[in-house]
Amino acid sequence: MDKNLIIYNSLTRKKETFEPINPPYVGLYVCGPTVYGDAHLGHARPAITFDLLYRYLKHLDYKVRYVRNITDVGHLENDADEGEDKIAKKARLEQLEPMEVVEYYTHRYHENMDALNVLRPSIEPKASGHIIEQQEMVRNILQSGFAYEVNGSVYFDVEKYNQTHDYGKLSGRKLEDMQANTRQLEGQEEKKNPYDFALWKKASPEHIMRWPSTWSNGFPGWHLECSAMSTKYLGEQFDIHGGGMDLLFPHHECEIAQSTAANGKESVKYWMHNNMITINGQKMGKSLGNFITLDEFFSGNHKVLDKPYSPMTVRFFILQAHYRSTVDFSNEALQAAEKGLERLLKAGKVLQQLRAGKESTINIKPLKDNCYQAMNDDLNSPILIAHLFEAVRLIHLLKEGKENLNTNDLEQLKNLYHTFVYDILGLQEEASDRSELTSDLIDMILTLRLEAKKNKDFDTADKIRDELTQKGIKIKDTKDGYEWEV
RNA sequence: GGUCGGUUGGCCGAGUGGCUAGGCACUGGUCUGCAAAACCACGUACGGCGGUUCGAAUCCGCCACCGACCUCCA
Repeated sequence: MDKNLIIYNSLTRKKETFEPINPPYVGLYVCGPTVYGDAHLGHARPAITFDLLYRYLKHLDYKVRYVRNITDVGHLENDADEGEDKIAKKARLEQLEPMEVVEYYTHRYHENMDALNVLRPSIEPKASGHIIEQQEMVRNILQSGFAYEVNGSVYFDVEKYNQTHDYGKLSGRKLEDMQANTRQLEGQEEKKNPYDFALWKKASPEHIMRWPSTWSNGFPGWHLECSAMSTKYLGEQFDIHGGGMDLLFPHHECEIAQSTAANGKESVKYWMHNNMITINGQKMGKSLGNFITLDEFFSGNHKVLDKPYSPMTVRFFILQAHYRSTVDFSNEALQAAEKGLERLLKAGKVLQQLRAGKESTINIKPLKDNCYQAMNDDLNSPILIAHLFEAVRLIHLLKEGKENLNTNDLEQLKNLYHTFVYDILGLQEEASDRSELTSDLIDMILTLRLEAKKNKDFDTADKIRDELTQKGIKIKDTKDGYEWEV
């Protein structure tokens, strides 16, 4: 096993050798969803990207604590005084309790992620369950002098922080530029500067989600939850923080500032950001309204979808692009992924049935090295997949007896294939929904058809085939039998 | 406007200063009662214009176009 993992660090904008702060332990924090709507294709990207990372780190024998939060409070609509929590707003519209909305969409999110074979994180903390910790952090930042209180709200003093630290180091921004470019929004009179951000916000009378504090009845600012929860579960310094590129500024920039201000040191060693999924060249996003939910993909129930796409197809589609590239959705691309995936999984089945020969005519080692090399190079899943397709070609040659492997090498190939396809890429066969009785009946019918064929009664044979095909059952004639699938 | 990134063959999508990823589609072939499926074979593409170099799609400059972030966002 080649453990020389290199990852691209957004903070330094370079590929760096991954060295955990405290090996063999690895702390991984990823920004999870805000649960006020169904997950769409865009949400699958970070989930799958960091699932790949999580799986690979575990494969490399690291002891990983993976924390992915659920944001259920604190997203101000527009940072204005009247700013209303997104969760609360949705709740009002549907006449539900805020926590009811949270629970509902959290469950739906879990169902989608399970379908995509995304492993559950070690800890999945909710912001609403960590108000105390967030208040503690606000207190720490106030104490260190990098925040100020106005009318029951507490804001982070960006200018003061920037005098001794570098606000903008992650996003590559300079404070002077931001001064000129920050949008003028309403209700910002309280802040010293427009780019200051809320740590604690006093709740307006109609605001439902609120908690008592020394400053006011209110709620924490959005950026605070990740800082507070990552510190609580991974410590003041931890290894990897991930999330979507769109969170880089301001969210992650603010996290750095908060953690540094509160703890006096940099919290994150490696920042990793996945790129966006686009549709017609544009980012698929909640606010643009051009998103397709995962359920819609799975059911095919959306006007731009030609057909349903299975969770594994979606997963494979995402893995076929490198996580730092944008990936453009299209029916054509999805269908190409669907077929490619099918070939990969079928070859896996063929591999299980291969028998070893006396001597190996091919060397497995380069293939193995290539697979590790691809993953070690900043999780290059598309390259890994390319190598796995080389393995597919090999498997077919072995099946046809054009090449041979001895017992040991064949075992190695099986292990390799299983490890990378199923364990690391997290691909799996789709569950079939047919009952045993149905299977038996189809087998019976096809046995009759086989007899008809033997008697050269092709009319009957074709009739059976046509009718079964109409029912969605694919029949493949083999040398002296048949195969079928729904 | 500021900051950052992208432009690769019919589609998707890697990558690198010289050794033409990969998938899908197309086409041809093998197999088959026929068909389907499988399998095999198959394309020298890198936005435009200059420059550096023995050699650039890969480095540099300019231009064009597209996008992300700057406001909630995965």
